[in-house]
Amino acid sequence: MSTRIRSLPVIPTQPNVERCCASLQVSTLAADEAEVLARRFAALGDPVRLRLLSILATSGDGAVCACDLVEPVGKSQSTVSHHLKILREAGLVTSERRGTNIWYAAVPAALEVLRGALSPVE
Amino acid sequence: MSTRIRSLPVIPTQPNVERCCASLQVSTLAADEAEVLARRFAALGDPVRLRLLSILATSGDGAVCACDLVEPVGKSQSTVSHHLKILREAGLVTSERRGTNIWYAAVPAALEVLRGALSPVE
DNA sequence: CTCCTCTATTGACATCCATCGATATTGGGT
DNA sequence: ACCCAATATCGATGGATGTCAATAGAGGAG
Repeated sequence: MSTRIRSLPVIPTQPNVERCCASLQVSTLAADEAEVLARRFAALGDPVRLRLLSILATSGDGAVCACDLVEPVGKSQSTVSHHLKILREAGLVTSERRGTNIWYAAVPAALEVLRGALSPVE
Repeated sequence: MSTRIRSLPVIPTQPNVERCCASLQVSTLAADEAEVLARRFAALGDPVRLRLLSILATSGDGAVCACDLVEPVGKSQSTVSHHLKILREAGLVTSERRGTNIWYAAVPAALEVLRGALSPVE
């Protein structure tokens, strides 16, 4: 919650997202490709992170203040910060500082890459 | 490897797969939905399991003998069995006994459910 | 009935991970 | 300069997880 100033709900700059691997269902995954993909899927393998990502992805403004992410998931501030870090390192989320606050946004292209890995074609 | 008898490469019966959750990007995930989804994504969060799944999904015959899954991933037989169990419990894989051997197959509908959870629409 | 093969399970171990409280850091306001 | 709010980081801890060797169980072959 907090008394954040919903100043400009601008979407943080979206990073470039590289595809990394072909689809699981098209060609057999090499060991190093599997390593990269697994790391990304593992980032989705926690209910708290999934909820955080869902909140970000469904935010109409495209970005949400970190201060508004703690209460909805019911975990401590440090725990939420930890999960946001993992999501960020997996490339699923971007952050941008605005004054005291830090705004987070989902990276749709990263989700698209994971969808591609599960796709039956291409 | 082993001296398996490639008898009938029939695809094991595919189980019913329920969708469980709406897309991440459409409505905010409830805690219990996130729990279910996270368990499935976590099953993809290991490189050995991704490779096993990939081998199964790209198998022309639709099913692969467990005996042929050990060598390709370079882990012990018990470790491979462990990972196959996790994939099976996550509903991503089915198994069927044929004599001494057990044949595994991917469950495309389960991957489709996960794709749906990452989808920007619906 | 008795081997032998294939698969699953058990037990042990080391590592990773989620979580929290406490502390550091950063930036704004007065 | 000082204080306060917002985030990140640190340290500790309990629990989950990946891995293996060893063992158990299930089925065919003889």
